[in-house]
Amino acid sequence: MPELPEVETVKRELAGFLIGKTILKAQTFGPGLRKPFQPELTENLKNYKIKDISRRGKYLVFSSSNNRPYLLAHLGMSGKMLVFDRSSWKGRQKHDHFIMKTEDSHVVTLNDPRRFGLILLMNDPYSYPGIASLGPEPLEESFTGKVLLSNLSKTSQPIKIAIMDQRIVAGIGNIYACEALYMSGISPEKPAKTLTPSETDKLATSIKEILTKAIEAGGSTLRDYARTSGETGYFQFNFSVYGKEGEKCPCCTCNTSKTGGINKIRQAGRSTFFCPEKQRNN
DNA sequence: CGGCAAACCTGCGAGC
DNA sequence: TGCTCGCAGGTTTGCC
Repeated sequence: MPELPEVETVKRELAGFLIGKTILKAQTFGPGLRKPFQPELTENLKNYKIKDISRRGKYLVFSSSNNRPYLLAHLGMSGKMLVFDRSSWKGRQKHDHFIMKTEDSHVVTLNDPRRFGLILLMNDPYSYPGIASLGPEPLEESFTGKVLLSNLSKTSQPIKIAIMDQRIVAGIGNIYACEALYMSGISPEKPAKTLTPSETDKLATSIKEILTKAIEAGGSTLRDYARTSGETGYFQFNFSVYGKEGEKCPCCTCNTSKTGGINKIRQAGRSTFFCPEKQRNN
């Protein structure tokens, strides 16, 4: 599920509830997520005072102001973090693997049916391999077409696969890779190292624009993703190509009868949606 | 090292 | 109605 815009949305909402607050109690249920829960996790979160919550790629990093380790979290494919008032909380639900209760009577739950998520205490979270190897943050000013061009020059993989590689640029998953390439008019199958400077300029701009607009819409909900209130995101209504196989290209000038409209292909085991007429610069 | 497939899990919708 | 199959926002591992 969650790509950068969804994780950013969750981060902002959690920050509003949790920064400056103390966790009174944390509990885990079951064996863990993609890694087993650490035996010391719940003990270390007792009276953990949250100083800040930041995001790097699709990871959330919680820091403490009372000398505790950092708490690293990832939502995997199906993870949700929900915040309840204690008075309206209905107790642990199916697939709630982790629950925290705060001094001001909020309950924070991590619900993740597929258990691809991650909760990990670390003294140095930025040494976690998945974070240490991350490429640039696409919404920072330093992320430019030039940087993207340089990072793409090393790989002969198709551009769609390359921009989903977290080492090349952080935070982009299947949805926003498809949408950014559509917006740029670049074929998903074009080898990454063959993009021209003007194409990487366009692609970097498209990535920034699509991610920014998705954050403004609270992210995209297909099935599992939710905001901390349980409300869905809304950006799925703005998709141009994702999940739209056979539909007309939204640019309105492409000849659907010639190309079949939006096509769906398989790349590295993932579905790619694109308009072969608009995105045909192979 | 690069590239690719499979594995990790559960749920859901499609098709029979 | 009920079964099987394929597929789903991600990351990691292991094999050529």
